[in-house]
Amino acid sequence: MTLVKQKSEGSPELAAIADKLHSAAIHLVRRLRVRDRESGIGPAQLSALSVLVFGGPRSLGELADAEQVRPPTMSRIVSSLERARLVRREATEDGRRVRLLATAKGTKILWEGRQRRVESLANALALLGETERARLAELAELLPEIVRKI
Amino acid sequence: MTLVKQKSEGSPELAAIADKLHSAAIHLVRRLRVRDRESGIGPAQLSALSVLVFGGPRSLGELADAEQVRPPTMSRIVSSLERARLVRREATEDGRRVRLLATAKGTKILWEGRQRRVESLANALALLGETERARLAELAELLPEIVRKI
DNA sequence: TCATTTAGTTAGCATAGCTAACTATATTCG
DNA sequence: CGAATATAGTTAGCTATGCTAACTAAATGA
Repeated sequence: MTLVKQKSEGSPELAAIADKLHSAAIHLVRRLRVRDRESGIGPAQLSALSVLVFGGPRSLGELADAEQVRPPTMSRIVSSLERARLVRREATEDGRRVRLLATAKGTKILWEGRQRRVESLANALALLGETERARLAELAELLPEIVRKI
Repeated sequence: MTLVKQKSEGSPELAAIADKLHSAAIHLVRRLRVRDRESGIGPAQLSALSVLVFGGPRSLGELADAEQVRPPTMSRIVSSLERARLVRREATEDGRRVRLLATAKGTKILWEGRQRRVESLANALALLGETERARLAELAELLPEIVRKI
């Protein structure tokens, strides 16, 4: 009953923005997953690997934080990546911590996936006007900031 | 070798846009999943349910298409939703098809989740300037179109 | 030194993706 | 009309990814 009228707090269209963003994000991830599957490596592994490739080496806990998953989840993801020789574990001064690094093979695989993604997105972007494409570029910058703040 | 220099087709920054969008989408979904977990229903179920609530009744195959998953996957998702009394199956003239409808309970749960999401996003948006918030609203409109075109 | 804290792993469970193979209903065509 | 084909969903079985609880090992600190 009161559902549709929900204008109580903040902007009235906030809910619609949240819905659309959420839904679009889900579907974007699913679309690109189709191409990512060609890499033969799962989406969580690919995402974790990209943090190491573009963000540099870090510990398991830091990687888990970056990926917003719990340590046991990241532990298993890293094990899979290590088994596939895409990531290497290194000991650190602090005997509890490990340093995780992308291998050359891991970096290569990630770049190949990136190219497939660009290929897919390029078709979509080609259908947009120059203005919209520019706006999309701005928004691609904006979105990570928002995500960080949630 | 040719990886880094890849400027051959389209805009040079296309790859960066694709990366940021993809990464932001993944992380946005993960952030909001934390709140969605409070509903006690999985993300795939929630997403499928939202199609029925906001998009109206449809067949299992149509729902699978909308959600970009295979029929067996959707079959199981719907079974879970049905068991939880959030979705109802109805027979149609075509004996092979089923019509799927959100129940009142399903609709209620979805709106509650929507409110939690808004609550989370509202905090993030409150930290943004008016200009950025407006730009985000644009993105929320633009993104689904792009996703549809991929 | 010995208790506590911190980092990561192991075990076990649930959800969600997939393909292959099946059932049941509709449709098409000889 | 009746057999072959096509379409819609389900079932079975695999993998990947989330989680919590409980563990090991190393560092810290009182």
